[in-house]
Amino acid sequence: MAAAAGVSITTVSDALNGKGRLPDATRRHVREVAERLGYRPSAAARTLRTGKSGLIGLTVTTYGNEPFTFTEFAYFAEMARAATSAALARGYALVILPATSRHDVWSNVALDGTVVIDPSDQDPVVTELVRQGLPVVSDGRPAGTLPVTAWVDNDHRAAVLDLLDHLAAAGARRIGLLTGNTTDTYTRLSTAAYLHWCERVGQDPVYESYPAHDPCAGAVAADRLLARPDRPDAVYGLFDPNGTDLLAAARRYGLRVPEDLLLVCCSESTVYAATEPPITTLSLKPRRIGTAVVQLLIDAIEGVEHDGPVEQVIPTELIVRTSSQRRPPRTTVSAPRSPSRD
Amino acid sequence: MAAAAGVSITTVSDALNGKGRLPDATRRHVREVAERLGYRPSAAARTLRTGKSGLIGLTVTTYGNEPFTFTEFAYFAEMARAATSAALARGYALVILPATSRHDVWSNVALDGTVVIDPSDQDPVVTELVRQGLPVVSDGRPAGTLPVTAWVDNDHRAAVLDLLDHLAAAGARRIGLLTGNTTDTYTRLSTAAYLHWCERVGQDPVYESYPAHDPCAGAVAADRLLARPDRPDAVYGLFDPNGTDLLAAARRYGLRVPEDLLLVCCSESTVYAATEPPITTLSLKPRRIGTAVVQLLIDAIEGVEHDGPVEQVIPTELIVRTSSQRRPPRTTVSAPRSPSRD
DNA sequence: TCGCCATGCAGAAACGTGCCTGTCAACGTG
DNA sequence: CACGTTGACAGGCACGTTTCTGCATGGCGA
Repeated sequence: MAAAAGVSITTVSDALNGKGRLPDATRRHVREVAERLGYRPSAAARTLRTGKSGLIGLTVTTYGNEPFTFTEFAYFAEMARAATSAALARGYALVILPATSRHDVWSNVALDGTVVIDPSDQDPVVTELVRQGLPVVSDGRPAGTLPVTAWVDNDHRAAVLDLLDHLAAAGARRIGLLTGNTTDTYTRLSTAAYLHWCERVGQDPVYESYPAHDPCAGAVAADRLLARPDRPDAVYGLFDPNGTDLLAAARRYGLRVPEDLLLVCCSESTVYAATEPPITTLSLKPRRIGTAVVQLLIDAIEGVEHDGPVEQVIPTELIVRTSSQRRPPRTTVSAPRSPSRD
Repeated sequence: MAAAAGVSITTVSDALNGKGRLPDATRRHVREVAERLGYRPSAAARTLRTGKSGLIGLTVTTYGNEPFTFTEFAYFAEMARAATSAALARGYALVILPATSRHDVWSNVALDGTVVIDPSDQDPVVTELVRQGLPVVSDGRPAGTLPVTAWVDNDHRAAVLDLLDHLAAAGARRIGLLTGNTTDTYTRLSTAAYLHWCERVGQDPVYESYPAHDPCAGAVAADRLLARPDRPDAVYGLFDPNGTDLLAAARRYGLRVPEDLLLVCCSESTVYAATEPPITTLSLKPRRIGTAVVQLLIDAIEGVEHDGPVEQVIPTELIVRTSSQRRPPRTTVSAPRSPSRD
């Protein structure tokens, strides 16, 4: 390449990177020759020299061999999409990596930093990355004293309390919970908030838990919950498929929604706007979370100082639909709603 | 590192990579010291030296700034997940890259090869990658003479013809189509198959098309289709949200499904098993496609010879549910179905 | 005319591997 | 004892950048 343009390697580098003291004529000449030859500088060599790869990792916890968390899939998909977008907008590419895998993919990839989803206490991946001096930003408030660079999360406790109040205001007398038996922070915090709320209003907790990564177990658990002798007259489901599962279970037991059973479910899916009846959902705003996480990470990589805190709490949104309104509004043909763009 | 172990750089490299002629004692010693120091070989240097990065790209066409195709989102999410899994299982990591972006992310990432989703004819990304000598495997039969290394696709024509026959057998007299007005191969082939079928059976085509990347336009188009004077008594929707949109539209017009209107929709979503009524779906088997695409790509990267063709056709699956059966079976409480694992 | 500075470019080191070649000792073997 | 053979490592180059330093050249003021 340098030979083809009749200049030195240095001049090529300077011309393409806009550095050095070169007259515009030389710069143009070099660029033109590069264009003609289809020359692309080697990313590997650049990374080796500069120490920056332009790659950030997105680490997901694994159930079995599947690299993604299955249950929060719509959440995760939206979050990953937003993260990818945000990374690309700042010139970075995003690599999805599993927390554990047979091959040691980690050492094959040069990363500038990593996003970690819901890290466990003493997470070995995080501690290793921090030891290497890489910035780590977590989606989900880190448990214990995990030394992450920054984190982003919802206020799950407030969201659940608010939602339960909403159900109570709609006339619910006994609110049930469909939850997971995993130990992740989201499930723990949400369940704890539910129990706290029950204690506060003096209601006996009514809940069923199931392995949230098993797509079949949810329907069974929903059935179990509505089959109980102390059947709730309102249910909150923590996971995305719970809404349709609960609706199906309600139909099997001849329960009308919302007359006999109020329903809310945590989901990012738009299908709940078109179910019969439409189901009220709690959105965790995964797009905002994915964007925020990547922004914080890249800021840390590029040494941008944050005078503010390195914690960000993203507000949740309760999208109220027919399923949680005891006195449903007159149904009209409503115009399709524009999706929110955040 | 070499100094700490008291050996040469060569010995370290050989010890860690299992090469050279070293006694087990030395090998163990080196590995132990590496472990103690937390030493990780530089991925960038290895890539520079060997020319292999262990990274494969997944290129998605973009609508506006969003890096993913919106409409086929469930399809894409599943496909990307399977591709990531398959790559990781063979020691590769997967990077999601947009076909076009402001920053030139492409030249910042050293790729061993790329998967391209539904490339257009004369796709500039593909031709550039091929020029660089990188293997390219496409999801979707490449249009024209695009020089891809291999490709994987469904037989969209056969799938649509089969599905229309199914609807006709269920008693449909006039089948409508809800389709997109984009020029991608999937939409083109499916629409062409529909028109061909209509011609064969002597039915006037009844279809509405809309910009498939716009999540709102689908509901409007569904409404338009059912408002026509020549209202169809069966509809096939090409895109994932069409099922719920059509169901909602049918309710608005007081049409019972499946008594007054038969419904089939191409979707990977499991929610259609729990709608009222459950909707028959055509699955394109994105997991199998994602896996196959990555296997072919890595085979090409590693120089695995294929005696067979470098084209793979993945069979589709029509999941028949109540919405396309004129005489619905007695509804019973059915046990949750295990999801197929392919 | 001479020194001086700005301009325009080239040389060369360094990044950390992988791999090819070289060296040296120990070890049979005729 | 001379000599090939083998084991066990070390030396050194190359990969393709970036960047620091250095060397000409020419214009300009003193």
